Amino acid sequence: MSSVPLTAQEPRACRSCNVRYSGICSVLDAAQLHDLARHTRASRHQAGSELFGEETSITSYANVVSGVIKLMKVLEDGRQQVVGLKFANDFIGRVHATSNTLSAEAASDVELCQVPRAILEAMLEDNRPLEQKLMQETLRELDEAREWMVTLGRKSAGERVASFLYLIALHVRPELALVATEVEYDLPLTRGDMADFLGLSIETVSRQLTQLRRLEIVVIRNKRHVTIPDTERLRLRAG
Amino acid sequence: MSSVPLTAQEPRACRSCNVRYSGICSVLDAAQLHDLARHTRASRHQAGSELFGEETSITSYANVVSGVIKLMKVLEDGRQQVVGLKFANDFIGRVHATSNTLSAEAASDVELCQVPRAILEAMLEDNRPLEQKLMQETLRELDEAREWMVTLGRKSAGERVASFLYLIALHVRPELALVATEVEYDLPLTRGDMADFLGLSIETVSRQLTQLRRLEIVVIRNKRHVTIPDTERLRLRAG
DNA sequence: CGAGACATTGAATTGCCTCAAGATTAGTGG
DNA sequence: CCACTAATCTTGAGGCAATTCAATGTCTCG
Repeated sequence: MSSVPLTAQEPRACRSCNVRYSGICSVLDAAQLHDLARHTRASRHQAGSELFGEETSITSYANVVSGVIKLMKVLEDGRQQVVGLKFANDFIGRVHATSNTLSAEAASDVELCQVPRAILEAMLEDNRPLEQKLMQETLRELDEAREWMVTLGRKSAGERVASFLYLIALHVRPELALVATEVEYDLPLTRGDMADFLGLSIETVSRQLTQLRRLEIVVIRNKRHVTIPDTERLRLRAG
Repeated sequence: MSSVPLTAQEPRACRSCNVRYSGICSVLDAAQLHDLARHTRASRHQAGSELFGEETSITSYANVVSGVIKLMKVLEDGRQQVVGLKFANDFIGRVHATSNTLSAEAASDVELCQVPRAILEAMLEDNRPLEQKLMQETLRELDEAREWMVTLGRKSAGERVASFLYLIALHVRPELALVATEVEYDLPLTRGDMADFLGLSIETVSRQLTQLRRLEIVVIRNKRHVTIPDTERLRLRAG
């Protein structure tokens, strides 16, 4: 088993999922990947299905191969808040935790690459780079959560919707943070999900979208397809 | 240098800070603590002073010895949001990050136990328990952040203020999560800071506090001193 | 083509904010 | 020790943004 030269930047093929990505597996060498692939399992979930519930025990970790996952918290009276979104290549799971503190639901059709809990934790034992990679990912999640706290606590409805559109645009074109361009994508969330993420009502989300359309900051076709002619204008709108 | 028997639960004395605590140092043995103590430095900061700014470089990590620290994010137009609070024994800093993504400000007078960046990172290299402890702490922070996202996104002003009072009560009496009792403490934040944490205006915070007082869920003396006769009633009010 | 889910729009209401005025507290110097 | 000041907090009145309730419109899939 010869190991290949490794740079964290370069996406690599995960044998078990048959996709190239730059997630957790980017810190594994060929031998480790091969080893891991013997235990991974691909799974598919259709939009709306629950992946795991709040307070349930954790049986496996997963990498998102495709699709978008909502991490949600629900209050007793039914009010709910999306506290995070997981996209392709994102890692799902809480290392060394025994139970979940939130639920996960497929926002779109989703493909996962699942690893049994014990396997990944065993790998972590003698793999510092992997452990550090997970730490970095966790810190990034923390950053995102705090960034979103500002949005929820201090931004107006219009700014929140613009922030969301910009967030998705950044995922479609990461280099956007540096250069403003035109971006085009399909919204991964329904109006209802957007509302739960933004802390707004469905109606307010809808109204703010039409407002952004009137200002020609976005063009929306078929409810879902979005074109942003000038991402810089959108960013300014996001507060 | 003989090492002492170690349990993670038992608080231990940190030589450099002269306090007993259960933070990061709880995973270090006597020899390691002694070694660390040669590099730590106690520092004091008065209420309102900035500990570090957004986008500044990180030169040292710290443990909070006493007092409360606000982690803040500020928008260009001046709106600000407190995205986290740090209490005694909490760890401050982003391991392996080069710059801060938020600013930290002393909410009350604060004592820190500071460790130079390089020292802690060197310790991490050959100390798995310490690294894992930091991972756990980070996951706890993430949980707290997400919990607060629900508060910011979905709770009413009254519920938010109640949530805050309950949060502080839990810090004063951690066992409260299990048994409801009477709790009494001094608010660590001004009305303005509370407003920034809760995503409300100062006036709304004030009004909601008087509302809670009218309902006899809290008794407030001298603006700052709070007594909660029945924490269970408060918890229900928090949504 | 029709049914059901999803989305938009309008009208009325409510909750929080803003602006403005007092009240309380803490700190200062006579 | 007390008056005086500045800072912090409380309270009220009015306005506005977002919600709720209700109806209509649009897309998707059998």
